[in-house]
Amino acid sequence: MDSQELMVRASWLYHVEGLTQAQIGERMNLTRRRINELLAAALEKGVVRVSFNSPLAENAELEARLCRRFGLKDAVVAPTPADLDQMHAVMGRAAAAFLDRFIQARKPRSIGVGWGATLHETVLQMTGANEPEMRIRSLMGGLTRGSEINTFEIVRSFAKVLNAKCHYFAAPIYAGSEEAHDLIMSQPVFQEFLREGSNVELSFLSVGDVTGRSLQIRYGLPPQVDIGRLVAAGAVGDLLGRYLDASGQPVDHPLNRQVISPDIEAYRGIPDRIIASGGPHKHAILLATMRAGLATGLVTDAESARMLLKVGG
Amino acid sequence: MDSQELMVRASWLYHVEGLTQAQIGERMNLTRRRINELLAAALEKGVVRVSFNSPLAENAELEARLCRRFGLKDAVVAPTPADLDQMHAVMGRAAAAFLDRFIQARKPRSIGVGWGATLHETVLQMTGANEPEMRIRSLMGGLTRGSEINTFEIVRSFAKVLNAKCHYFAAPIYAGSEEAHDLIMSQPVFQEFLREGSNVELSFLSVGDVTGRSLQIRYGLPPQVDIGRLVAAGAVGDLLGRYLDASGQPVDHPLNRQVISPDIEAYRGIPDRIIASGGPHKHAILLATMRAGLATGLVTDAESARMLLKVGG
DNA sequence: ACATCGGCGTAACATATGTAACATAGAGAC
DNA sequence: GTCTCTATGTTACATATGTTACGCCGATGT
Repeated sequence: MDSQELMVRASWLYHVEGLTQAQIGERMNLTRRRINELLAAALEKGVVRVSFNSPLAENAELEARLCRRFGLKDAVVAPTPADLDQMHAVMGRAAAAFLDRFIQARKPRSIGVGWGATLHETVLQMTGANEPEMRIRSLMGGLTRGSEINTFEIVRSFAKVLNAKCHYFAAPIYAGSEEAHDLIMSQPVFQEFLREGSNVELSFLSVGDVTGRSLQIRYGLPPQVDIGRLVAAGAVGDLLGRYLDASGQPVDHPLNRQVISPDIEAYRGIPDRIIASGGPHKHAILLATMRAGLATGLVTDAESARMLLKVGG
Repeated sequence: MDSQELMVRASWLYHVEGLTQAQIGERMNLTRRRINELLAAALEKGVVRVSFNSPLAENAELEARLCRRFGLKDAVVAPTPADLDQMHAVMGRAAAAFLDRFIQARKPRSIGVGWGATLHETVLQMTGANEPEMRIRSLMGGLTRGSEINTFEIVRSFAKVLNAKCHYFAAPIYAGSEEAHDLIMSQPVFQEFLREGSNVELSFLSVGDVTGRSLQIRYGLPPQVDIGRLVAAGAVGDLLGRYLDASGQPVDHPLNRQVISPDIEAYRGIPDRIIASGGPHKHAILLATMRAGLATGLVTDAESARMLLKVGG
């Protein structure tokens, strides 16, 4: 086709000279329609192409692919830090920027949060807002043993930075036994809380792994739990204290019958479910949650994103 | 600025994913306005850039620069052929495509043409049209001595390919003497013809050089003319049989007082004045015509274009 | 010679884009 | 504290863009 030359000329005038399609048509004695076609053809045939000159471009690509692959509404991929100790800070910054915009634009009436190092960093990095009518709810009970990062502290921090109402979940994460769990859960106050909890418009959690790096493992579990048996049952990590297998299903283990938090179906009822976690030890549980479609939004690091795209689906 | 990341993300969604700015704003929780700015900034800051993957791109650039530098309305730059013998064919093809579009779109009522190898090739390559009301006029007299390419043949070929009316210029190019010139020019028929000639809406000429390669030099000049004296007078080539110096002014030489064609001022009165010439031996005269602003449109080859841009202005 | 078909121009339209005018809120200066 | 100042959101509008429907014309095949 001779139009190669026309495509190049039209594209040059359009992209470099900044003329309008109508002006180009005038100058080249062609109709605007024709120019429009030529420009589209030039792009399609690769005569002109848009190239990205930023390392961030790859992250943007990963985000788009994550959205497509796992049906996400939102995805944020931050650069994987060379020093993995920075991971929480990186995740925090990325998640904070995302949440700031999300909250600013969508003004959810209520937000449910989990806990962990990532959430701690996130709330530190948030710009915040002034939303006195907004409710921040913990979606999990509190730690009974100490940690420098406590669930109560997290939810309070969120409420403070957003100047919003703060709703603690006045219960332990795990009941001492299955019977105690059923008893606690039957309390009207918890019934309502769990119903309300899963009524939030937005949830923001991280997932936990099953290694000693996990705060949940170190401080959240009842003292007598044998991690080995948890792993043997197929657990690859937890979401809201509930331990999941590689397919994202709760494993058959007493802990899952003692956990006091919205069950998976209730959780799925939350319209926007953001999960923010990064780093290699989170790979298995991230993959599980993605496969099970538990999140509508993901904040993670580039390496994890690549893993998800390579393995998952 | 932290917006680097936002720019990349927005640009990716726009250019690669093909989302609309409004959709991106929705997805990133930003206003459409902001996205618009981000995209513009990304382009400006070079975060994304449009690159051309065609050797023709450089020609398009040369065209744009020629237009700017010399105030042209139209410029066509064809690739310089490796074999310079192909130059006329290349020029012809480029000029033919240009003229086809020009005539098709603008329907000039009358076109004035010169002569030469380039015009010969041009008319051969034209698709043509069917414009019975269009008048093709020769802007120069005819050759008195033979050439395989004759002015009369050129104008007739144009008229034929356009199915238009054909108006020959029934005179020699040069009168035998200055007195004869004045006498001829005073004839009512020529007076009218010259007036009409410069009344054409479009002129299509090539320029001539002052070497033996020029058909004008070989066949057009009266026998006794000494090329050396022409050159000594400063001539670098001719336009419509009028020899010009490096600044585009007619040289002081008897030939210029014998030539029978519209004078420079009359020529300038033509709204669209296309000059088509390429190859190194045309450089000097091309530069002269460009400097003097004699053309509104130029068809040339890449090498010549580069020369004009490097030297001229 | 005639019918058919694809390419292109024309016109009209719905959408998308760029921009201006104004409002608002947060950051920094005094 | 109050101020301005800048950056951004809001709204509205003028342009530009992409797309559709339709008709002309020349090319092609029978």
